[in-house]
Amino acid sequence: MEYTVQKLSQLAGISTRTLRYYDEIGILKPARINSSGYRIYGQTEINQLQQILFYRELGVSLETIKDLVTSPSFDGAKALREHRQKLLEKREQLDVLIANVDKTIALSEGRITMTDKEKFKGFKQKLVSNNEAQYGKEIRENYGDETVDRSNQKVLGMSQEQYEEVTRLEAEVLQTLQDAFKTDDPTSELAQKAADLHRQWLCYYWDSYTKEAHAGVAQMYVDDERFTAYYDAKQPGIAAFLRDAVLVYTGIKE
Amino acid sequence: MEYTVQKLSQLAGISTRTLRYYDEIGILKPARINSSGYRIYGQTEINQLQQILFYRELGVSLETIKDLVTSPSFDGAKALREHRQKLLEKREQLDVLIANVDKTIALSEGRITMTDKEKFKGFKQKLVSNNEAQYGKEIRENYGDETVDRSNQKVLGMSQEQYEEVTRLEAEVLQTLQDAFKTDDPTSELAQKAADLHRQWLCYYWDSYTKEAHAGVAQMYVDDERFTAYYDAKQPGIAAFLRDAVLVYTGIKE
DNA sequence: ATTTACATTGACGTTACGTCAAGGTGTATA
DNA sequence: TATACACCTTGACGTAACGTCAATGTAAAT
Repeated sequence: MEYTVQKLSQLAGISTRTLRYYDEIGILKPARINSSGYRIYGQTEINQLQQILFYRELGVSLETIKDLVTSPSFDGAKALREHRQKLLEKREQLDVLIANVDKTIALSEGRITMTDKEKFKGFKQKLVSNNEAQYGKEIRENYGDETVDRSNQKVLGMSQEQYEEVTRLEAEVLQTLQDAFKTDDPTSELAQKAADLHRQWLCYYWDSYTKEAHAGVAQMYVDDERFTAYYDAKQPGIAAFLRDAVLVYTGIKE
Repeated sequence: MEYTVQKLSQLAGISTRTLRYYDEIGILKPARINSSGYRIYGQTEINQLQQILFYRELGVSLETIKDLVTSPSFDGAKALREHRQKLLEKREQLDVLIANVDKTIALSEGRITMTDKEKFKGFKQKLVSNNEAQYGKEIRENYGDETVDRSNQKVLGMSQEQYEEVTRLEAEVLQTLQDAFKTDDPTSELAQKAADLHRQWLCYYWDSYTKEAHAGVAQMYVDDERFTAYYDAKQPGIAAFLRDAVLVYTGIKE
């Protein structure tokens, strides 16, 4: 079966403009152009559009979608399975939101009280999944699917107190690291304290701690510019300093 | 508890720019401006922001949200209950999408086949909920909540064949109406056939048919410019002609 | 006393399209 | 055979909901 723009747009429930735009940015090219210059779409394009709309539904940017679907290593079946997983996560997030609405209704009826933080529960989770959509692919490629999944899962499952604790811990790691950096010595007491705090912090995201993994993450902070940017924001060199401190802490050195 | 822009932005998981923008468009004004010109938010604003983010989550435009939350007749508790309902609907839509992904995976493994139409199932439903967000409020006000809810419910619950049938029927109504219009006589056989087709079409959306309700809807087509625009698109006067034909058909005339 | 962190108001940039305008194409009907 | 009329094309400008500077003022910490 072949489709012109309008036919396809009606089938997929999108506008013809959207199809022209997707052609323009090279995310979905028609199978061929007929003698009158009309765009003609075939079976392959139908399937690709389906993939695109799936990702769009998740809030992934078209640029990222383009990278995904036009990548030579793109595995459609694998993408679908990952996609399914994300839809399930989104549904869980929705459940949290619904629970939140229920709670808010109860609140408005004067039956319970809610902290300000609780009021935004469910939105918080959205940050996690956005992060996933943005960086998920690369991180997954480098560090394995299960690690990322389990990490996200733990964050989503955190209680409010746990979430507050991990946030506090994160600030303490940064502060201690800041102070330790002045000693300019990764083996210093302060630097080792920072490494230990960092281990504690990690354990909020990981099921099992190993020295090797800890050292690996510290190395990642230096290798991955996004993490480097995060740690070096206050003081350039902090990421590398943390890595060195962790290498001493774990006793791993090459 | 009082919050500055950054404090509130961190609490809610949004940017400070977003808060400035919401102030700018008058959707969320700070409780007060302190002596240095800083925006200070209080409890009322927290709750209002929560409402705003709830609606934003549903894909409602900020303009519509503004109308909703700044309306003098705005009933927060009622809004929350409606909101809860829509979240439930969204979750059902997600379930359809997930089922669709499952089917697509099975397809890619060669276990089943899928029609092109099926491939976009789940996206279709999105149109329904968008419509809801756009027109839902007004229509609900004029024609009652239950009617709208049940109508949407029926559409969402339709099988593919039913959906195709109702689409075909809709086209037939329009065509017959077109032809009947030329007779310029609402009592003509063609006009009455159009009214009958229209009744059949309606029954796809309604649980129970009554002549009064049918006549009411026909009148609405003339009163509500959006429906008038839809029917009169091909031929001005069609909406009024349909109303007259239905009035004859139902035997209701004042 | 001076960084540092946070606040302000412009003002221009961006994404993912919507919405004309001006014109070519294909088919049904007068 | 003409002529609607629906459908296609490529510009090109408009829009929503912010992101991202720049220039400047203020509060807190060192």
